[in-house]
Amino acid sequence: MKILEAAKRAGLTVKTLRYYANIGMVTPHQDPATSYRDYSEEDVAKLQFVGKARRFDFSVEECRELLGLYEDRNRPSREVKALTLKKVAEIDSRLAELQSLKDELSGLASACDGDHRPDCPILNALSGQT
Amino acid sequence: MKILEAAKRAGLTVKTLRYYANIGMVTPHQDPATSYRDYSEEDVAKLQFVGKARRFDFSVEECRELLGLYEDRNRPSREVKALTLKKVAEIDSRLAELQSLKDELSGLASACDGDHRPDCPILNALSGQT
DNA sequence: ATAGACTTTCCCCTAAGGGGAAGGTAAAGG
DNA sequence: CCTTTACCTTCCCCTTAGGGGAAAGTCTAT
Repeated sequence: MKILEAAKRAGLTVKTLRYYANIGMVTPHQDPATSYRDYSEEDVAKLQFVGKARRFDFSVEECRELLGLYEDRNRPSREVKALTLKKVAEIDSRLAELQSLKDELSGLASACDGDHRPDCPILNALSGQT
Repeated sequence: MKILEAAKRAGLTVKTLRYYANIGMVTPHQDPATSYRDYSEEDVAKLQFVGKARRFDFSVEECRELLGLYEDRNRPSREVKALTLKKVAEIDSRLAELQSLKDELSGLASACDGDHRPDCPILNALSGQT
C-alpha cells in the first residue's frame, strides 16, 4: 500500500513514516522506477508498534531497541523488562521534579494578591529579595 | 565585568549569556573597539532572575515576559500571578500525563516475568495482540 | 616579547518531526 | 486520449535552548 494509507492505518503522519524510513527504523520496499514507497502489512504492524511505544514516552532510539527485541522471537523477556523499568524510573524522577516545581510555584502564587498593585511576592522571589 | 565573571555570579554558562545577549534578553554594553561585552551589576541581577525563572520551567519567551514585568515598577501583580498560574496548570497536566504513562508501564512490567523465556506481555501489549 | 587565559564571531549539532516548494506519478472523469 | 486532481518524491528551512569547537583577536603577567 502507499504511504498515506499506511500512515492512516498506523495512526501516524506521512512525515513521520518518511522520517522513520530515512533513519532506517521501518524501511518499506521502494520502487526504483518511481521511488514510491510500498508498505507491507508487516511494515504497518511495526509502525503501530513504534507508534504505541512512542506514546509510552520511549525515545525513537529506544523504540528501535524495542523493535529489535520484538523481531527477535528468541529474546529473553528480561531485556524488555529492563528497558521498561528504566523508563519507569525516568518517568518517576521527572514526576518528582515537576511536583516540586509545582509546589514552589503554587506557594508563590497563593502568596501573591494578584490585584492592581505592583507588589508581587513572585517577582520578589525570582529577584532573590526573599 | 567580563562575561566569565558575570556567568559565574549568575550561575549560568558563558554560552548562555551570549545566547541571551543575542536574543535581546539581557544586553550588556559592548565595547565597539574590542567588542568585549561589559556586564553591569544590574545585568547580573537580570541574569539571576532569568536563571531562576528558567529553573521554574518558564520558557525563554516567558522569562522575557516576566523580566518585562519585573522591570516595570508599576505593573499589576495580577499579570505575574496569571502567568504563574498558567505555568502551574501546564505542569499539572504534564503530571497527569506522566502519571498515567507510569501506571500503564508499571502494570506491564509487573506482568512480565523478566526471565530468559521469550514470552513478554510488554511486547505483546505494544504489538497490539492484547 | 611571549605565553596563557580570556574573548569574539561563525558554523554545525541536538529530538522528532512540521511546513512548504518544486516536480514527478497515478487514478478517475470527460 | 487528455486533463484534472490527488498523491508521491526529494530538498531545504524551522522549531528549543543552548553545547562544542575552530579561528582569530585581546588582555595580563612575566
